Amino acid sequence: MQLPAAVEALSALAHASRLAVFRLLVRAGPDGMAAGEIAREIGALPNTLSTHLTILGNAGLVRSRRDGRSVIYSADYDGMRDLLGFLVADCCAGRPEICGTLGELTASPDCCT
Amino acid sequence: MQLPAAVEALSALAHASRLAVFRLLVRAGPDGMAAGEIAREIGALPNTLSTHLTILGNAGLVRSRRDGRSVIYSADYDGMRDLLGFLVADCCAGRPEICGTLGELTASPDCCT
DNA sequence: TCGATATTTCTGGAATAATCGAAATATCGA
DNA sequence: TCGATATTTCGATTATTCCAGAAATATCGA
Repeated sequence: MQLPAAVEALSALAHASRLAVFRLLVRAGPDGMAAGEIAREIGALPNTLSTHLTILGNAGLVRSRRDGRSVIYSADYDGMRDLLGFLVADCCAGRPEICGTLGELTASPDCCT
Repeated sequence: MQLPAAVEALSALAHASRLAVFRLLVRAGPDGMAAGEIAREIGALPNTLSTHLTILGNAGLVRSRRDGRSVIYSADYDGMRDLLGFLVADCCAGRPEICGTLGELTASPDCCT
């Protein structure tokens, strides 16, 4: 991931509604949720939410697929990994000992091991 | 970390110059760099950069200390860990098996282990 | 104290982003 | 095909962010 792409992804997440949507989709898992369902859950108008979802999609953080009349959105775990990897790799580059505490981030025994 | 604080941190990083500054400081390590040195490295005017540094500081991503005429800025590793932790914890909540690939993020043998 | 260096604060205008109503598109079931 | 449901696109207004010049503040050395 390059800096401009990282800025785009961070910009996409730097908004209360969009971050809430992203977290919701991350929790929803690969099955995802319909756009309307997300709108209801978040409390946003469908057209506004559609804009947000497009932004998240362009940033590579969510994917979409059509299912009948609905469009199902789901978190893009690869995109998320790229973004976090960019930040963490940056952190540890050259001197792993500096960011020791960051190691505990995902090294917790019940998550991502 | 709560959602508003996460949005503030993500907003702070969602800017090409600020993200570049943050990466620079992360690489610089705990010793940090003087504001003027950062400005030169990034290619920004001192006053503009000062604004950026204030934004990063308010977001909890950098710290500052005065050293004579200079102000030394350094990355706030705790703040960074909080932000990444918020995102990763969110990712893995409840179903660790979903984000398996994210585990490789910081589990690489030469970093943060 | 005075001048030089380093950084910050203040200000205003320009660029960008957010939001909503209305209209358009896509799909389904009858 | 037609009406209903689901979502997106368009257009315009409002709000926010970005940036640089000018001035203010802080520190040091002479």
